[in-house]
Amino acid sequence: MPMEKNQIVQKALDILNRGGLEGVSLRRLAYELNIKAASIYWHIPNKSELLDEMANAILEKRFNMFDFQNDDREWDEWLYTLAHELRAAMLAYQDGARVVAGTHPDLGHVLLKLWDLTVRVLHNTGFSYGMAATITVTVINFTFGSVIEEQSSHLPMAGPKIQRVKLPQTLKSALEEWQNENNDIRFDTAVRIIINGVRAELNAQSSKLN
Amino acid sequence: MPMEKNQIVQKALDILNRGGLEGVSLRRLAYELNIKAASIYWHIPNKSELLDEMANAILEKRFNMFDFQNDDREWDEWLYTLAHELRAAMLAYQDGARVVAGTHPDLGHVLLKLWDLTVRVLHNTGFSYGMAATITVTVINFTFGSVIEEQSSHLPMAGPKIQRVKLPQTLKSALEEWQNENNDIRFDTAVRIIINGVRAELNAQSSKLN
DNA sequence: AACAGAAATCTAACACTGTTAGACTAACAC
DNA sequence: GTGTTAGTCTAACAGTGTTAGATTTCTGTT
Repeated sequence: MPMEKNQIVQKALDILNRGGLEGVSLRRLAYELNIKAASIYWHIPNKSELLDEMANAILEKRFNMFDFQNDDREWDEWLYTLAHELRAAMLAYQDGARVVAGTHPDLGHVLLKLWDLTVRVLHNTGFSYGMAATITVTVINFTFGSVIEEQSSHLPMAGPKIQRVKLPQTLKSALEEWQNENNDIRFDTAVRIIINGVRAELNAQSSKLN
Repeated sequence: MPMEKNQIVQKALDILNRGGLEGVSLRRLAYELNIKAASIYWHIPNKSELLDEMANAILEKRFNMFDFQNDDREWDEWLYTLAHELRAAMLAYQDGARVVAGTHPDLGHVLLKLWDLTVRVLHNTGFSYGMAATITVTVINFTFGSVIEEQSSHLPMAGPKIQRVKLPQTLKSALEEWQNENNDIRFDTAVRIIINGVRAELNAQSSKLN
């Protein structure tokens, strides 16, 4: 039974979840496939493309039920869904955000389909293509940044060791409240704020037309 | 004349700007300092801390004129300034965003001072500490994500090779408009949208009080 | 001036990494 | 059976961060 590219990618994702991005080396990947590292190069041109495939697989797992051609959500509902689903997809794997955010999307890549759908929805709402693209990237970039931080836990508020360190009073108070809310609520709040900003932009535009 | 930690960090930043993050290896750094790689470990415990120092230096270069204790800007003006200055600081170095975004901020780190000031300003405006922290991270994470993408240029809209590839019609139209505006304008637009979202949140809160 | 101790750098190695060239074997077509 | 292609192998290259331990250079004290 010859090796299939898909098996390699799946095993790589398996390792990713056990050892993080650092753990995904071609030698370890090959070892767990009962193969030597050089053999991987027959299936995949280089590690960068392996990571692209992994990123796509991570997204596909969450977005394969979406009908990108006929989604009939309102723009705000879709932006909300996009942000939350994107986050959920990346959270499903250790270092998932770093993998997805670092990808070079090509045609057929789920990230490009998400891009396309989002721009389409926003343009149908009344935004120019340029503004639609700007808003799309705003939401996606924010989501990338959030989940990368969430998963790497080197923010000042992450971890208990910060307790042992003297902090400015303001930060200390903020951290106390911060630590009471979980990441989901914080992310949700931030997404709603951004969507409200987009709504304000939409209102400003339509009032300009009248 | 013995080596000073500062010289090492400065030389590392120098290499960063010539060869990108990939170019900053301890052996190359040592070579350009007329030293052997192992000697660096006398001054700096490991590469991770070197990157932290680099991140701090990148921010300090831009933020050293700010008076973090007595900044009297309005909340919206400060958020606007924060986003733009943070972006400018990172853009000043090749891969600057990846360096700064990956940092583990400790006390004395400029990033922590920015965090502190921003939370303080927002709290004085009327937000709870928790909400102030959420908004702060929203703006900072968005800025990180934006500049990382801007500097790594592997977005679908970056580079001319995308022209040779068949794209969905919607994306194609968006890309044409997209490419006419430059990164500064797009970033500015996005920041304004986010700030408007925060303003809406502030209005919603104050109307709840009456 | 001589010596002790600390500060700074050295050599040499370890255990990794991605990647390539080229030999080898297994499977299939004619 | 022979030839071709698909798939895997060994062996090596050039690089990485990091450590142990020897060695040099500097500084302050007698």
